[in-house]
Amino acid sequence: MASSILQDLHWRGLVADMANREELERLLAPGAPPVTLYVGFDPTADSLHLGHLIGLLILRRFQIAGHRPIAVAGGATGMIGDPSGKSAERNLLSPEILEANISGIQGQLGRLLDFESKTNPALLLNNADWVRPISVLDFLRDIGKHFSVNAMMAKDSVRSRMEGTSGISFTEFSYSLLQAYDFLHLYNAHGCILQAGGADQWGNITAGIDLIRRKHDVTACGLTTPLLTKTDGTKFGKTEGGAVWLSAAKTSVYRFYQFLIQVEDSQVIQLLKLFTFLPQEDVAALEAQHLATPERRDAHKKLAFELTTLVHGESATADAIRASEILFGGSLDGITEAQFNEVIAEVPNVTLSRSLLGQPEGALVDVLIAAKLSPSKGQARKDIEAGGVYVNNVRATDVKLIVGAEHLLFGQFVLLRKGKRNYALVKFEA
RNA sequence: GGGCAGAUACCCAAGUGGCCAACGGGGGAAGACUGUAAAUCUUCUGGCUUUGCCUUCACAGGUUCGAAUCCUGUUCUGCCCA
Repeated sequence: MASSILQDLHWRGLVADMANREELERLLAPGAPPVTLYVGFDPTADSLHLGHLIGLLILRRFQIAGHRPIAVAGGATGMIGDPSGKSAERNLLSPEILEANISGIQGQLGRLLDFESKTNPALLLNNADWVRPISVLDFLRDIGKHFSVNAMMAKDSVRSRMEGTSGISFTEFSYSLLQAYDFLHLYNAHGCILQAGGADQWGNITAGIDLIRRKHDVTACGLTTPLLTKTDGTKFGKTEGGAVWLSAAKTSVYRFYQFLIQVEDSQVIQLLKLFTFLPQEDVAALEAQHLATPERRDAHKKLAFELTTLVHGESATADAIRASEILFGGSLDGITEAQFNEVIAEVPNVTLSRSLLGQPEGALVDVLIAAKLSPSKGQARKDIEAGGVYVNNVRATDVKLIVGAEHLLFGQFVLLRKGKRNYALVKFEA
């Protein structure tokens, strides 16, 4: 066991803030007994994304260090909506959507934790299980009584909404009580003494700590991780298409891998620390390599490999790497059909009718739109005129080009590229 | 309830009767340079059957040969008074 998991978390840049720091350091000191901790995940979508992964990996790091992690899916809190970091009241999700979301993220939560461990198996819980049964009266008497509205209004998430014009509903105002109740319940039922989460969760976490102190005179602890941003201050983990999801159905393995490969140099070392389990020496070695020969992109490749493997497994990662090597390796000349087949499943693809070939409807501009590389014909023309469009990795210069049989690879495929790295595969079927 | 100001493209923001698909900035896209990086430079950024045509300047009408620009009404936003 590492001398201190806290040291490791600090080194990785994973500690934004700690609540009851001395107590936490005592609990996690070398030789101390294992602690139970939890991280909550609200089911706002049917998949987690890169941002959630930090919290999930925190659980895993603790488990590896011998502690007992609990992942909580927010079946109850998801019904309410967390106002933290939100500037306006949110629409409530319907129960059906919520249920679908829960089952989606539960699968993902389960994959990264070890539930079979003899000593410290992980738990996967749904807070609806203990929030649903409690009556409004019991909740108000047993939980609500311990909260001062004055204190709640002082919290950033509430205050910013009160000062703004959008206001805040009682529903969202109550959110932190529910999350506090989660912590209390987990303390009672499982001896959970630590809650971790993103920096935006600070207020909710301390609410739970306060509740546990009032109820049991026990000092529980909190740990928050920094919110990830790119160097320009915008949110990390977003692409033109939206978030980078952990679900392969929403973000293909190839895209996931590519997103990490394309990360800016200035961030790659930080990301290795945050998202991988590589020990300090390995990261230091990669950093040295990266500084010496950045063009080799060793750090990027390692980051993408480690993280893609973690989320999608070895074989899917190998496929994504092969596809990347083929697509970014230069000319398609001499490529074998077997190699090409590696690419097919990885790249966004679209199927069109073979009858379009050589016809006016088979114009390159139309095919670009069908492949979703260009949003309109006008834009498609501009893309071609600017020299940004490639057919089978050969620059297309003729705006009036019509895709015909002579462009087909292996009898039915056309590989389109816009710009440096946006690929799409078009399959022409009878 | 009364008064005043405003509503322009993804965002901010010019434009106050024809030269307006609409200055400028941001963001985004493409190109050059590189390393699938950053910075920098260039071009583009309503749609189309593209020497032209069509639809846009909150919404609905009106004046005019001609309106984002003038008039009337409506909706919304901000500020001030009650």
